[in-house]
Amino acid sequence: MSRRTYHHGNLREALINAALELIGEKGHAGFTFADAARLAGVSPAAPYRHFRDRDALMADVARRGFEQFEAVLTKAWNGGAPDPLRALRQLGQAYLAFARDEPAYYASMFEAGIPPGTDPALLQAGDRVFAILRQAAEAIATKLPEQGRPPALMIALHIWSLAHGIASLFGRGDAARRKLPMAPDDLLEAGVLVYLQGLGITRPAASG
Amino acid sequence: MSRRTYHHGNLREALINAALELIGEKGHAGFTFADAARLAGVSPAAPYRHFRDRDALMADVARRGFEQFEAVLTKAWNGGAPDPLRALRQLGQAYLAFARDEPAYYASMFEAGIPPGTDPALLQAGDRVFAILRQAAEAIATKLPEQGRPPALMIALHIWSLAHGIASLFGRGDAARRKLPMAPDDLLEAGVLVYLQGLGITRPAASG
DNA sequence: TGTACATCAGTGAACGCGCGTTCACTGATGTAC
DNA sequence: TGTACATCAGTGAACGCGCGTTCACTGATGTAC
Repeated sequence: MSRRTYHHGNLREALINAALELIGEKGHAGFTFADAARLAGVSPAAPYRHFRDRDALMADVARRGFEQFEAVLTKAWNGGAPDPLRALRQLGQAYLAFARDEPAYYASMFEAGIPPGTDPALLQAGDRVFAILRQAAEAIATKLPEQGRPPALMIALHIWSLAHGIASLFGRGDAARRKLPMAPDDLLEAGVLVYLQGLGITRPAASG
Repeated sequence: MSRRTYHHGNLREALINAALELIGEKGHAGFTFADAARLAGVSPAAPYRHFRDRDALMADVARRGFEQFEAVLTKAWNGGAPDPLRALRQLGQAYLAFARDEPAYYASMFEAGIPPGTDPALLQAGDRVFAILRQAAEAIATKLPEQGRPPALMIALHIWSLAHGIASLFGRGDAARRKLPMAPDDLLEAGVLVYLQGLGITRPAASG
């Protein structure tokens, strides 16, 4: 990270990347504003031009995490193609892949203790992620007999909770991961299949 | 917390309580060794008689958390009485109640980023908690037709993940809780019922 | 029951360190004419 | 195309603060005889 010009060019980005790297190394508690400045190759006063304080930087990291998560999940869901069940499976895999590959983002989004209501933009970014899960649940719900069908919202919450539980207990890419005698993907997929069967959706023929 | 004697009497306990109080207030990142000493009414050097450093104190808090969690869950499961399904429901409620009422413990156990392998006693305490869930899953599994029955271990992991997901997203007793249009208890119970139905266990008559 | 002594669990002063934050400043960039 | 000027995004020195940690110490407790 060498610098030729007096002006950094894109310090805001660089600080966010520095934060991610430090969070990845030492956990979300283990990075300081000064650390981030140092890693970005800049004086300790410089970050104040871009963020009010450390918390503001953290909130921005979390916001970006949600945005990237949204992009990844949207792509995986793929508008429900080729069919909702396959798309849901893709969605689940993408969820866990993100938690595994981006533990710094995932931790900042869900474990840094940032009250979601702090920043409207943060709240909105989080809501957009949930909207994808909700959309998937809607698509699944329409396949159920109308009477006795649980609300799609609840289905979405169940699936999210299961995925998040698995990700945060067993699927993280950092040191706090718990050992598991199977792949997190398989655990999630099996759980969702049982759950869907409970809703009355018959298991599709195994494939790919 | 006034003190009459020169010797504190039970500083170890007092430090753990202080840590819990501080974690509850400011999150698991927001307490220091010195803070804990101050709150316990003792000089900053005193804690060193009882804990190697801050991390050792944190690990001990987490260990105690697991122990208390174990006690609470054991009582709720009640040996599977009066029947496994009702006992499981009690277990789920106790799980969420603990996360809600003891957010400081819960956070130290699952979100403080303490690698579970650090301390053998910590690992063991965590394993004992899981053993209860596993035992419950065994009891449920025996009610299933033998062929095609998924391993009890997997059932236990599904239920744990769902409960943990709900607890950590919606059920915590601190500021990072997300809003939910229903009670976390109800969300968990509904999810478990659908899941059990997917396993082939028919919904018991509503009661209590 | 009393005394001497060892051990234990605390004190309080001291230290080095790095963090957060501020300030007047300055080099670089953009723009008006 | 060149010049003057405003604005922006950084510097670097300085500060107060509280943390972690150490040290020789001391008051309290337990025990041997």
